[in-house]
Amino acid sequence: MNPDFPDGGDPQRSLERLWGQREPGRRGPKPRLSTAAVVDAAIALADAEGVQALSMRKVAETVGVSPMSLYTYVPSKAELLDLMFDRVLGDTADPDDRVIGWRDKLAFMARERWALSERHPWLLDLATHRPPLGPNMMRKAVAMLTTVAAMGLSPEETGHAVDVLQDYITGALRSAREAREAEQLSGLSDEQWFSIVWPVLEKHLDPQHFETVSRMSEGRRERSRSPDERSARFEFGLECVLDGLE
Amino acid sequence: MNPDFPDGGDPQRSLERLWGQREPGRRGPKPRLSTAAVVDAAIALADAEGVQALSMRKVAETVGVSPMSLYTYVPSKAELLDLMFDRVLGDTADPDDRVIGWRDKLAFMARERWALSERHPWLLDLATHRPPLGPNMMRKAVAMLTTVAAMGLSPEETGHAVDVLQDYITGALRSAREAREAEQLSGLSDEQWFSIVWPVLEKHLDPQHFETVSRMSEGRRERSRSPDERSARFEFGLECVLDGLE
DNA sequence: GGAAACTCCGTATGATGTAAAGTGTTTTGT
DNA sequence: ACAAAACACTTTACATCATACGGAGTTTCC
Repeated sequence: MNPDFPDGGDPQRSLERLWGQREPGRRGPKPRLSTAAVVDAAIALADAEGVQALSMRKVAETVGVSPMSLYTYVPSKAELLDLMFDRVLGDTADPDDRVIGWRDKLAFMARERWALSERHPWLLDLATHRPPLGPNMMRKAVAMLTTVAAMGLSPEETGHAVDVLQDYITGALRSAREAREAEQLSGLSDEQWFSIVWPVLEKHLDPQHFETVSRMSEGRRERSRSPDERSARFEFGLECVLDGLE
Repeated sequence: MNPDFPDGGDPQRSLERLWGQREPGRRGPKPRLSTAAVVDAAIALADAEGVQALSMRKVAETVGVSPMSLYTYVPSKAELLDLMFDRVLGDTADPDDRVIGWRDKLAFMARERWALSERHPWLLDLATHRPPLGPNMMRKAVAMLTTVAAMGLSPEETGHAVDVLQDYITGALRSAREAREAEQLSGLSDEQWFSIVWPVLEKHLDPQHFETVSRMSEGRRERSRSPDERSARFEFGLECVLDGLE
């Protein structure tokens, strides 16, 4: 699966699971675990190793049961991901009453989303076009929509505006994550990487573009030096998009 | 692998492979294939089934050799992806001389990127932070950079501007792809999906938000009805970001 | 006529999600 | 008190993945 699509059977049942509390189920042995415990363990694992390293076997091991036992708490991996998604969305704040004006509200939400992505980078790997409509997801969606609606645009424009903002945000989050991960996985800073790559590039490059490219590369190295730099970039882009909406 | 990181050994060798032509290698049996043939087959497969379904085994099968024989032409799957990447980037046009002004040029490049993504959706699954610096990639990067540089911003702002634009573009491309794929994989239009989901949602929703949500959902259904609608959305967002840059 | 360089392949390893079928435990209905 | 139903949990099994390793067959160079 690339981004993980739900495709896990009946959408109605999935929704019930997202909102509903487990009806007890009287007979049989007491469950050793709860769905929540499984979800929490899965979140911890995904935080640590990413969603591509998240396997049912590993989750099972950390909670101390056999792999197949998980399926008593969760019908499939896809639905487990849905539950993780909505669970984690609950960890973001909504703009409090001291934030007024659509612009500040949107900026607030965007920053919350940024922070969330630093805590749970794997969120970006989950599909959001038809998201799991759990309680937390709905709260966020409603908040965003009412804020943008207050800008006084036509219904069509309102929808577009939400999309632009969200598309920029996810794009920026993803590139920031990529930058972080490239450093961690390779053990090389961008500077080091470039100093390896440059001599080889030099040989093949149209001399006319030498200066442009070397300027570009310097800029890039400078920009991604620190996490603070990265979030400053995000702020710049955010203001830019908000300007555009205005 | 989530997005596929290169991590495939020596970055220098990889670069040589991207630029260099195969030095013939005199002895031994004539190769039955060429690297280009392998790359082309892989691209065709990725176009058809996505990058997550692209396996060395399948590539081998379509070109008619055993899986391990591929490693004669390509040192690893990661490097195969690099080659696919640069190959496919060559299929986009640069703005011709009739396009003048940074704004139109950037819009042109953005639209080319959009079209490219429709032909090869899997491009979005490849990491671009430290991209495979092949000839085509370099051409695109130089074009983008010189255009933005002509806007007369400070070096720092220039870099930021490139990033905002690119982050928006990738975000938008990705959400458009997700919308397309959700329809294809589920066999349900957004409208149908929503009509399944809504009754369940209704039960759990704070009545205060009923109207907001149903308005939102109508908007969303309307917007994603057709491919044309999707590209119109993209245009709107693009103009918006360009406005912001201005 | 070697020997070196090269292409190509069979096998093996340790992952993955989850279907199928079985074992044991608790509650319900009588 | 006791059988049956419902449930928790486990073992085994399957197909699929990238690629390490070692070998077999082929062509060219000295």
